[in-house]
Amino acid sequence: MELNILLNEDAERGMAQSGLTTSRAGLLWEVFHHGPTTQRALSEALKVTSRNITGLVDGLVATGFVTREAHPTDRRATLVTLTEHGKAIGLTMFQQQQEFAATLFGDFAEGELDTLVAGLDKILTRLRGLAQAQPD
Amino acid sequence: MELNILLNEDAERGMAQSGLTTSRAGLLWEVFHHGPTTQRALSEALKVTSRNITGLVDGLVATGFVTREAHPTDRRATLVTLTEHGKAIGLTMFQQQQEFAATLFGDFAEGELDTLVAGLDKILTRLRGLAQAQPD
DNA sequence: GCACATAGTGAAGTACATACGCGAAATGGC
DNA sequence: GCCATTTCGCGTATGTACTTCACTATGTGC
Repeated sequence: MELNILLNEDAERGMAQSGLTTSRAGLLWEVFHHGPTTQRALSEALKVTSRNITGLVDGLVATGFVTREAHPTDRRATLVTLTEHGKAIGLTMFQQQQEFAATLFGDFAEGELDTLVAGLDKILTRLRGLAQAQPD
Repeated sequence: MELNILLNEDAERGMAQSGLTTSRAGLLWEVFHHGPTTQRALSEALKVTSRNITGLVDGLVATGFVTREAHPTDRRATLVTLTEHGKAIGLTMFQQQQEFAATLFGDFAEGELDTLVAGLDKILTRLRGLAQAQPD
């Protein structure tokens, strides 16, 4: 169960290197994968209030990772868009993740890895069930 | 990799029920396992600054989970000690954890579980190695 | 055109965590 | 015993993440 803690710590270490915090990195990650996104959509994706997204985006704008662009059809909304720097960081994060996974799972035998993944999958499924059973 | 996130969320749900936050629960958990502890020791165990421990303990004192007792030999130090309520909550947390584990791993075949644990252990070991290689 | 929902923000408040600095108490050398 | 140094907990100030409530500006249904 403590694997969890170490995984998180490692993730944070990675973020800190780029001058990002966990939350801001999460937001950047989301935009990296989905392209320009409204703050509303982000608040749902990250499961925090939209007000909070405003603050996170403020921070990322101030540090030059993203910009706020006008939405083409909805004048209320803004599209959070990656700057070149933001894109570069997103790519770096992606590569580091790949590398990281490779390090962790690298020398597993094929069948071994399969069993492991199957087991984790089983747990994941059950967890999702629990999460749904008591939605807060 | 997303298993991680769900695990954390579930943990927080559990905490929230008892009127605790993650950090405070972590502190309580530590005191529950190690008995009366100086704030200094807690700051090392939880890997946060001692100043922060002061704040967390303040909160737990205010809500009646712990008390500050005088250290028998060192008059500078205080011993963070569980109240009856604190002990009860600690025990509840422990039981819930057992229950939770049972739900997750309950119907695994014996050998299956062994392989899974072995695999996770392997990963854990490697993670610890990485963590040590770049100590922040 | 008006009621109503939606997108983002201002204000205020909580929790967590940090750094710096302080006073009180322990500790070690002499 | 006395002074220098270290250690323990806390005050102050700062920053980030997060929430709720209230508000403006804009889109939408009928």
